Amino acid sequence: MAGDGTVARAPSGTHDVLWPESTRWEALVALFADQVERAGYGLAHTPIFEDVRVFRRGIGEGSDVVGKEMYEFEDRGGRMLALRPEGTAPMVRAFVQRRPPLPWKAWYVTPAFRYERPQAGRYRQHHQLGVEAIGPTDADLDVEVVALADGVFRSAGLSDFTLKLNSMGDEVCRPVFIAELQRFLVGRREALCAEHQHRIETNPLRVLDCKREACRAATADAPRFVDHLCDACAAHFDRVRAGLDAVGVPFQADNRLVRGFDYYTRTTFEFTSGALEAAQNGIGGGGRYDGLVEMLGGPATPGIGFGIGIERLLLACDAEGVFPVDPPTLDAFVVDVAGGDVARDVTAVLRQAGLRADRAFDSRSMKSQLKSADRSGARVVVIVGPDEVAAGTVSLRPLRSPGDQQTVPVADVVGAVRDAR
RNA sequence: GUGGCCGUAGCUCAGUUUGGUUAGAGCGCCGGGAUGUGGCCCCGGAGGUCGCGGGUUCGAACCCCGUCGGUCACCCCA
Repeated sequence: MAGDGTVARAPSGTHDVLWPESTRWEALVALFADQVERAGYGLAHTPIFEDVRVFRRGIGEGSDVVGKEMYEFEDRGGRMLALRPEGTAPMVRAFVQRRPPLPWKAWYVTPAFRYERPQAGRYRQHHQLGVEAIGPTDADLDVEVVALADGVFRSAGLSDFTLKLNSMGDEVCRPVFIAELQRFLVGRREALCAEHQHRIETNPLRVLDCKREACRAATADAPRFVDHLCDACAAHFDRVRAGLDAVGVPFQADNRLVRGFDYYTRTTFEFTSGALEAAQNGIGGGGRYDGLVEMLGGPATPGIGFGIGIERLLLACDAEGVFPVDPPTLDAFVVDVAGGDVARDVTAVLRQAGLRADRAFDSRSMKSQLKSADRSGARVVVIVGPDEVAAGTVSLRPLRSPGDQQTVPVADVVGAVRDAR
């Protein structure tokens, strides 16, 4: 840090988003807002930190995120808080506390914090766009939510991505399935990779999600959740799949898909980009959480949502060469080599007229100021020199298109810049 | 938390294998060429404790040790 000879830098795993890259973020958020607001979702802001129990209860003590990745801290009042590691639990907490009318459909854009080792596409602070829909148990809501995520990706221009879909059952059939899966896994314990042998007891579902060949082979003939869903869950899952077919959202049923948060029930899904070589190819995911509202102290109320990783999504866009964004350009740049009074006044007048205008400072040379004008991307440069000042005029010179320089009375500068469009 | 690779100008890097006078390039930045006109071109300039600390040596950007940082991968996830 300053004083000890080193330059201050952002904490490991965090990153700055500066202009012009930030305009792409803005554009993505705007695209997302447009998509989901058209479907009746409204923006919600909730605190960036919560009582740590909000996350422990819903996400689960046994999950990696809660177990070893949360940024937890005690505030000066002795409260145990945590920076949000994901977006759903805080939104559901807000629902439980405020109890807005059902169905409650909300969207968010938020940073999320997880203490992990940073690597390509993985950060300690990343950002997510997401929606939550609380109230209906209707499978058609699942279809709507999944289709929204799919639509966001397509609107951004992505085409090389896959939607995987599974059902995690409910409180009726999940315990039954887990027990059966455990019996199967115990018999295969020796064949599993070391890291998953102990998970047979702590989190048997995750063993199915192991990417190692050994585990894959050992669990190839494991019981499948789809075969053990209760009648209600099976019917729900059938309608979700039929609905996705009907609305034209392609998906792959994947009975190994197990997501990292304990609160998921029934429909779970994940989008992966085929354009990202890195292991971090998940660009979005979500699912139903029919027990979460109750876990956080509210009345039993079902819900479903998804989160999309902004950084990952933009990486995928880069990989596919889509979603380019041109930063907004200035209408005019004012160059003043006659003392600066006119630059000060004309720039203000242009801005008040609703035009985008900037100027040079520090009374630098005309060449220098014109270079700044050129770099600014401005359409026209407004030139003010001693001659113009003496005559009460300014000179307008187009920078982006062929055209002659013209001189107009200073009082006409707004109209002249507009005409130069 | 574990492992591989890498730390030289604002950025991207060369130089490290065979230690040897004032550490280089491109881009960017500043100024000039046009005594009032950008982009292209030409000329010049500023800018570096070679991550930090210690060691070996007559001599270290270069070799050795440590440390910090970055990056990639495992795990897990967005």
